[in-house]
Amino acid sequence: MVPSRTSSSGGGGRHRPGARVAVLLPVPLAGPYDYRVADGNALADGDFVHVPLGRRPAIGVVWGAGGGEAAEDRLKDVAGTVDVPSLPEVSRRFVDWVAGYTLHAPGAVLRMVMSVPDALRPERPMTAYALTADAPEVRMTAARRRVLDVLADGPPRPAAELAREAAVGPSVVRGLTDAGVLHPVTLGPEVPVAPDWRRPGPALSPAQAGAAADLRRAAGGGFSVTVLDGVPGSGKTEVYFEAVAEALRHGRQVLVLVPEIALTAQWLDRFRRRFGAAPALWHSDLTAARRRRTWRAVAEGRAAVVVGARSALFLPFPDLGLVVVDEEHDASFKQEDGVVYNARDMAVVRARLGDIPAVLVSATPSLETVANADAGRYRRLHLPDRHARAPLPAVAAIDMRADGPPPGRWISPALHEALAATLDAGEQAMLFLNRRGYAPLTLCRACGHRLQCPQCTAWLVEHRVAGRLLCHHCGYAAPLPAACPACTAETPFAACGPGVERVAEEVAALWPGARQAVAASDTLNGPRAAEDLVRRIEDHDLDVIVGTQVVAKGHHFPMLTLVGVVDADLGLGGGDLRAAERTYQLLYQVAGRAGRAERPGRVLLQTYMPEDKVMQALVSGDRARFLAAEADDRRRAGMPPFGRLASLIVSSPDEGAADAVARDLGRAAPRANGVQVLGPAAAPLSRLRGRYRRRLLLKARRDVAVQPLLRAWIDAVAVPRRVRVQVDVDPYSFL
DNA sequence: AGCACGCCGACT
DNA sequence: GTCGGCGTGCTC
Repeated sequence: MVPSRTSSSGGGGRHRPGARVAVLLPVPLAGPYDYRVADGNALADGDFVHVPLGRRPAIGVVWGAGGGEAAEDRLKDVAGTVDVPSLPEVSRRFVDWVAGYTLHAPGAVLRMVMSVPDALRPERPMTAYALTADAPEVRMTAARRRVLDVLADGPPRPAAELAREAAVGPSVVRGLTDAGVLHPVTLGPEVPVAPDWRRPGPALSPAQAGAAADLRRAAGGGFSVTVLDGVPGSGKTEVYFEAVAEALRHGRQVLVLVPEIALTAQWLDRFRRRFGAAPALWHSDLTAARRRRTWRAVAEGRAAVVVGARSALFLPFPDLGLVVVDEEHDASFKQEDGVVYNARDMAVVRARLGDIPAVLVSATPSLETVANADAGRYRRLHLPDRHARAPLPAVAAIDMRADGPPPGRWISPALHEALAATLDAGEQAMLFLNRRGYAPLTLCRACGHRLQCPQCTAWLVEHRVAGRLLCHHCGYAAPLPAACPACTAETPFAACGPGVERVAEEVAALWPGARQAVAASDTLNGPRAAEDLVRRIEDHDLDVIVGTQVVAKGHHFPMLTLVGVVDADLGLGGGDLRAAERTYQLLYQVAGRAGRAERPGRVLLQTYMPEDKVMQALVSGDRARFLAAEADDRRRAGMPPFGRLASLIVSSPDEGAADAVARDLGRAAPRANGVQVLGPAAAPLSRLRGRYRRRLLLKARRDVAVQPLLRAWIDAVAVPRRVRVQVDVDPYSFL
């Protein structure tokens, strides 16, 4: 049906016994290694194979015919093939492409594909527990009853899962099994219930229906990129579900990338309502067993729809037919450690290589995406109104210079008044402050010493609920010391500035009766806690939510009518390239939490710079003007998306060694037309996890291919073992 | 990324 | 005198 669709298995290259084959290993080597095909073991490109590497066994992927650089007598035999579907040709080209673009070793990229420990070993048969038909009479307890109820409306499941769902200990399941009420059964490989595209979709407004029809057309074709742009509540999700349905109708797989899996319970509900089944989930918190099963389900084509964080992009889809990137502007698509890549950009590349459509979804598209749409490279679909015709929240700025709170308080009189009115009306309010903990800085009252992380150039943040000081960069934790480490005075420390915990404290003092919760990544450990919080807000068990960016996106709460942004200027300091854009996107998303149903919402921004273009844009709702002004600034400065950037971070536990390499790199900097190198300079966090960091920045015109320059540049400098040079092509932030 | 080899400090 | 720290080099 699609002419350029690539074959899902093996591909062209076949290799007879005795031949040399190139095998890519999940190790950061410069390229594949050659091996000899053993007797009686014909191989094809993409096959997963066991090979010896040094004196240990390894698993790699046949990457083509051998290159022939290693001497014949050094070759070792391929030990055998692994019993999994071979890595599809598109996936292999994708690995090479990402490696070439990011300047990381192809093996390091392959490692992300194979990230699953033991995924490649045969699946162990799983034991599940089922109800016995003619069960003997046993003493019935409440716990036993719950287990039986859970099994009554569901398939047999593993003991641990059963116990969790019934909220009982594992011994209850064991007891019932011993009593003969339950019996073990062996499960075959899991066959996920397929999402059903035939189910009728929800009623769509004319604008939504138009966009959905357009996306359906795109989803049936080859490579294209569509930007789906609409305000929160305009029904973007329902619209792109139609593209998902179309891809499923063609029998193909779908990948939906989402920035944060933690708060997607509502998304999953909507998906289930539309398709009658849950999609496969992929994120870093999955258990090893779950990862393995999902990986195999994807590789074997049994998983039709995968929703996941950025790493899901590297799953071995044999027949991917559509990629959706939801909240495409989100910073968490940028992977900063290991292989540095932006999943949004790589998703577009994956779509191009597979000749399939990509859909980028956002209420606040990134400047990159807007520029691509303006240039005609991406198609744009715009959804105008909120589906339910609820008015957009009214946004107003509170000038903190004139109308700020008294010292030591963070809620201004105007916000105070609005909160009081909201609570009186029996509605909900959210206070947003993108800063975890109680206070960002703690200092000694006697000598002014500031409590700092021993490993990083960063202050320790007091978390009063947890009773600890934390470094937000390396995870260092320590109790608040009894005496000042500098002057040994035992005077209490002074907390400087607010975090969410401190704002919550102020709310509690002002409205002792208000039911409130703090929502931050450290107070919501795990998706279940997040789900629980969402439920409590929906059920109106809470009056005030004080939260960081974890509450900024994706949810709507009918009773939530007031959003107060405690410090709207927070992201704007520091002069980062994307500071304005990012702050605008974040505050816009937060504002979208207010008033979605019949109740109109209200948003108050506490700011010391109400005349700033970001505040002006939020208050006036004039996104187009903001984007145009921001684009103008970037174009004039030759910055992305109108120019290219790459950064080199040199780091070492030895400061002198880091400096020496940084200096050498500075001297070896490429000189070419339209290319400029800045630095070396201390990196933003000049020490992180005990490593000293220096940075160089390469800035180039858009028409310059930076990869060859970078490659030659790095190769020209000798780097000792303990010094690391990390390349970041298209750095997301650069200060 | 592993894993071994190799050269300098505190222990049985 | 050995055990073991991690700096350095190699893996087809």
